[in-house]
Amino acid sequence: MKRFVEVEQLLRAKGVRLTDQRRLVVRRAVAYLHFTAEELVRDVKGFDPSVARGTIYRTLALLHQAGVVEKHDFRYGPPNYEVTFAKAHHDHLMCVQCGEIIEFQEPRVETLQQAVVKRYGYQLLSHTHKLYGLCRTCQHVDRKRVSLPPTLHVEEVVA
Amino acid sequence: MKRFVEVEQLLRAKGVRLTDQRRLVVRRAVAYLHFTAEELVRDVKGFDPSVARGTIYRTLALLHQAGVVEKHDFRYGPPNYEVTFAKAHHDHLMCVQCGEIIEFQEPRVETLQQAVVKRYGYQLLSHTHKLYGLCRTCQHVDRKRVSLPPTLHVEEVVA
DNA sequence: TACCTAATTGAGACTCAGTCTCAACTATTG
DNA sequence: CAATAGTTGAGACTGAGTCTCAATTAGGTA
Repeated sequence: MKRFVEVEQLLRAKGVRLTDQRRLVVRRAVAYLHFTAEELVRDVKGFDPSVARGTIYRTLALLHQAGVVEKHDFRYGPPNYEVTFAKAHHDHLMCVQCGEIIEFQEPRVETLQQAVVKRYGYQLLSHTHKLYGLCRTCQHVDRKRVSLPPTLHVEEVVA
Repeated sequence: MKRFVEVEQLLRAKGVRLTDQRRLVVRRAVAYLHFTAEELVRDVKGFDPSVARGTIYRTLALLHQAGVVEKHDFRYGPPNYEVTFAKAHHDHLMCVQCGEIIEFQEPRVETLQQAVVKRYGYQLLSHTHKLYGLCRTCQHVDRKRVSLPPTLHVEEVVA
């Protein structure tokens, strides 16, 4: 079955009223792996310019609340949405030069996270774990030519 | 020696020209552990309202580039700056209810990160690792009363 | 099937955080 | 002390997202 049908069923089960606009937004969103809100706006408006920005943002929020998409901050540019519906948990590795995003799983990190929160008496609800680096290809290009965002080289730089 | 004197020396060593405005911004910034840009703007303007917003943002960027402050996205509200000058590397654990931030060190996570990037042929440059949960106190209050940002319960929720 | 009503929509004003421009000013160099 | 390159203040501007509200519509009900 098409993914968007399943998502629409999920939304309906949550009591969300489906409209033509929402159906279009859902179908366009699940066509992506990662997208920004404004990319989705442009994409949807390409199919039907009469759908309002507000409607697209509202529908995106519904998808978010329903757990269909997750919101990520990859530090470069606006937040990035990922369609995680029926997908296993994973973290991300991003090439800061070409923007490639790799999804990886490392359960041992999760074990250590539990150890950390236990140490402080916390109950863990969620986490953000993102690695930034250079992919094999980009390690061999002249980095001097590239203007990286100024953020990169100072935030949590690995020794 | 006062921290801000050291920071000013560092900036000067980088060829940054020091002005009265910059000195004020630096002194106010290093008085904090964590702060947002707009908090810093209000704080600085409390001492000298004639300092322009633009100047404060520009000086903050200088501090960022010089590695004196790091920029964090804690998902709730605008980015948060942390004065990391002469501080050991650490990650963060945040209580989503009361906002408490704990800095923790877990070198074994870093080891695993190296293993992950090696797996994909990447060269690791930096990372973001933040844990979100409930502190001991907040685990025992009625959570129904609290309106958490809608983001929380869907992003990378731990199973 | 038509009706009812609460939910949703489109349009655009609005907000917030941050950036940019540029003439006026000022710290450093020679 | 003059030259000049860097810095400043003021405010316009931007991007991304939110809000308002009258008009419209989905989906339950008669």
